[in-house]
Parts: sequence; C-alpha cells; structure tokens
Amino acid sequence: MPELPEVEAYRQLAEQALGRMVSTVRVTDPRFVRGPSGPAALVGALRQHRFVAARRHGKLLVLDLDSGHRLGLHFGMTGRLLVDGTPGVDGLLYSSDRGLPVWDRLIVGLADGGSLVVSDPRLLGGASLDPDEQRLGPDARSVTPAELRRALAGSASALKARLLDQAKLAGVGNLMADELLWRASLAPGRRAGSLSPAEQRRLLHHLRATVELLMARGGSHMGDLMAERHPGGRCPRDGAGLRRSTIGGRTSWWCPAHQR
DNA sequence: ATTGTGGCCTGCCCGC
DNA sequence: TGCGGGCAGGCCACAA
Repeated sequence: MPELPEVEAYRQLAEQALGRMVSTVRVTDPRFVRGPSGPAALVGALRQHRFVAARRHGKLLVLDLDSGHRLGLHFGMTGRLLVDGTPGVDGLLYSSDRGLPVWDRLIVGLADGGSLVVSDPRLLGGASLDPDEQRLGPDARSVTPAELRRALAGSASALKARLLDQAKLAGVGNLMADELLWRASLAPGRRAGSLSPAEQRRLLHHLRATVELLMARGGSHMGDLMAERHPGGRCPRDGAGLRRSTIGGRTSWWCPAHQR
C-alpha cells in the first residue's frame, strides 16, 4: 500500500506534469474530495493553471500551482498515480492491477494531451485543496535524532502506534513499521517513551536504512519480513514463530524471540 | 492535551 | 459455479 516509498515514487512521476497547463479537471466521485473545499473549488483552482512543484511530506503528495494554491493527494491504501497513462509503481499490495476506468477518481487533463490521474478502487485516499501540512510530524526519511526523540518522549502509547501516528512522524505505514521494528529488534508493544538512548539510536538507524531499502526495492511491501507475515510464519532471522498482535488498531507481525 | 476504538470504503480470497 | 463472510489499512471522527 502507498507508504513513504510509493508516494516518493509518485512524487518523482508527478514531476513530469510540472510546467504543463491544466485544461480539464474531472472529479468522478465527490467523496474523493476531502477537506473544507468542495469539488467545485478544487476544480476551479486547477483549471488554466500549471503545477510548479511536486513535494512529498510523509504520505502526502503536494502539487504546488502557479496560482499559489496547492493540490494535496493522499492515496489511502489502494491509491495509484498515473501521469500520461504511466503508473508510479508496478505492483500495489491489496490493490488490483486491473485499473478499471471507474476507479479513476481525479482526472486532470493537460492541454498538451497528457493527463494526471489518481485511481483508487476503495476510495480511502483523497484530494484536497490547500491541505494543512502543519498537522504532519517530521518526514520519516529526513527525521533528525532530536525530532525522533521528541516524537517518542513521554508517550505511554505502544511504540508502533506512535510510529504510525502521522502527526508525530510522517510516512511510516503498517508494513514498514513491522519491517522497521523487526530490523531494530524492538517489540511493537513497547511503550514509546521507554526506549533508552541507545534504542532510540538503533531505531533511527533502522528507520533510515529501511526507508532507503524499500524505496530501492520499489515498495513498502518489499521488506524481508513480508513473506512471513501470515499464520505459521517464521522469523527470517532466527526461525522463531512470529506472533500476530493488534497494535494501534493494526495487524502486527513480530518475532518474540529477538524483538524486545 | 493524550490515547484508544470504530467506521468508512470495496476488491479479493476462502470455504461452503 | 455462485454466494457470503472476513480481511486488508490510511485516515478521520469520536469518546473517555
């Protein structure tokens, strides 16, 4: 599903749309437009304008317009970005590769004949005009030691729940969190505020490494733990039976032998 | 303020 | 072969 690695791929793809005039905008399902501005305002802000920058903050893709407005795109778990018909990622876990036209929720037609399309079968993503980027915590790809410390300090939440809280740290989703904690040898249910300085350093090291690895491999579902994330799955490191827990409302797979 | 829970949304997979 | 239940999780509203 689209976590930081996929959205970064979408961002790079979206750069191909920069500088090109938007001629038509179609919102095929009003539910796809989120936030205070409705579909009409969003359409009006885009039409006859050009995208001037493609930025990513966590899982939020922001396309700046020459009007000063910003188009925010989030992709939920099944959202896909296509520019000129080319998808930003190849396989998307939990989504379908059929790409039915009815799943196209936002269709931005460009004056040169190209297009920028968001396809989202389950409508869990959305588009918003001028999204509030301040709500998001530091981006997981560039978070500093001090920022990570602040994100965890004093929290009674489970560590994994904290990592998934986009207001505290932006970009980590369920699959990447499991992979990251497995690599860092930290149990997902640990209290976030209980990490020692050494454990925080270890977490940050593996956060950076995991983000870069999954981007290089092409998706958040490309981690080493992924294949064992099922009943009967075994830890790829030590062979112990993996445990399944619900943490932060999400299915979590972890190794009770080496994650402490 | 923090923390946890449930609902949204629908394609897909499994068992019958 | 068709049907129905359960599952997946990013995000948000809501409760305590």
